[in-house]
Amino acid sequence: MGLAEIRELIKPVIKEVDLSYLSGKIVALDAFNALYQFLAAIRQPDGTPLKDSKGRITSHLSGLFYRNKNLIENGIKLIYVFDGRHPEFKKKEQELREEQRKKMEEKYEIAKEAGEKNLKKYAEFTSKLDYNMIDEAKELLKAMGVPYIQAPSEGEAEAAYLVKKNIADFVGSQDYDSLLFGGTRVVRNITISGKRKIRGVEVNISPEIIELKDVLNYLNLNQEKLIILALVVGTDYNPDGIKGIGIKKAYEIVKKYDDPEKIFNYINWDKYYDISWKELEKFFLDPPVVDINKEDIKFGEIDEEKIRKILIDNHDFSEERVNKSIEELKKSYKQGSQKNLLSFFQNG
DNA sequence: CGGAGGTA
DNA sequence: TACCTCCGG
Repeated sequence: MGLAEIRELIKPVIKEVDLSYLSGKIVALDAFNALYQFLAAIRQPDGTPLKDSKGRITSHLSGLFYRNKNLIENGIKLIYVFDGRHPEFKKKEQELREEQRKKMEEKYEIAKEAGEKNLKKYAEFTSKLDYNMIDEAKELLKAMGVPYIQAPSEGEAEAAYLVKKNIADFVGSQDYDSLLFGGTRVVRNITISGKRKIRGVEVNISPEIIELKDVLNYLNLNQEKLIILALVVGTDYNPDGIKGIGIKKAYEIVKKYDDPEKIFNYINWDKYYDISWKELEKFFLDPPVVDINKEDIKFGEIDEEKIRKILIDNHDFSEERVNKSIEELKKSYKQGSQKNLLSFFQNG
């Protein structure tokens, strides 16, 4: 079900690295992807997210602040990319997600009534990102000196564009979608702790790098064929894929026919979807993006008063802890600029 | 998720 | 140093 299945197929070209591999690199992070992760994960065992004294959720701010600080300390430069308006044909997927979220909300309530202790596993799928959270995340990023870009459409597409244009080195996301948008390098699992819960059990996880050219070489496909492969198993724009066809079968089909028309005839695309496959293919090959100049992206312009205002004054974060992190962040920026200066003299 | 503080 | 558990807001 969906593009996540592709992992099985491309396992041999997934490179596990440690965080230091990314030192000095620029990572374009899918902001919604990250914020949802924080909302899902930063919860108490009973499922409650972190909240300030007014009852407003703060998990996403905590996650952003401490993870950014750490990644920056590791010499990684971050650009966050926020989703813009989703294409009309994403509606189905969005409705599906909302439906699943509501279903999990019910399950959560039922488990709560039944007196179950570990409610986190239900609660994490009830996360909802609202406009206020998005605005405050942007504000915090700005205050931290972490640049962000507002994409006109899909964030994954914009992030892929940044990597294609050599403004960033990697797309940072848990999803594989940016490969379809032509993102040349993707990093998944970009975290500090190296631990994540998978189906309830905690396992060690390190960042993994996927290069688009390795994927295409290994599968012996071109970009168009990769997109077609994705359309057969299901993307955000046709979430169900084609009934009865998984990634293995899809790969066989895509390899067997040279002519895309034949593939889509064979799988009876028109029987399942109103939208033409050509329109979706075009969206992946040439998505709406906003043009960015490398010089316009500034790293490390920190506003520590603003950070304190957002986290301590507005949201009751611990003054001591925030101040400590601000000092560490400033130190990282200073070291970073010294490094840059040094390499400037060495290279210049 | 990541930090802090504890234990072996 | 590795690992565990609880807390943060």
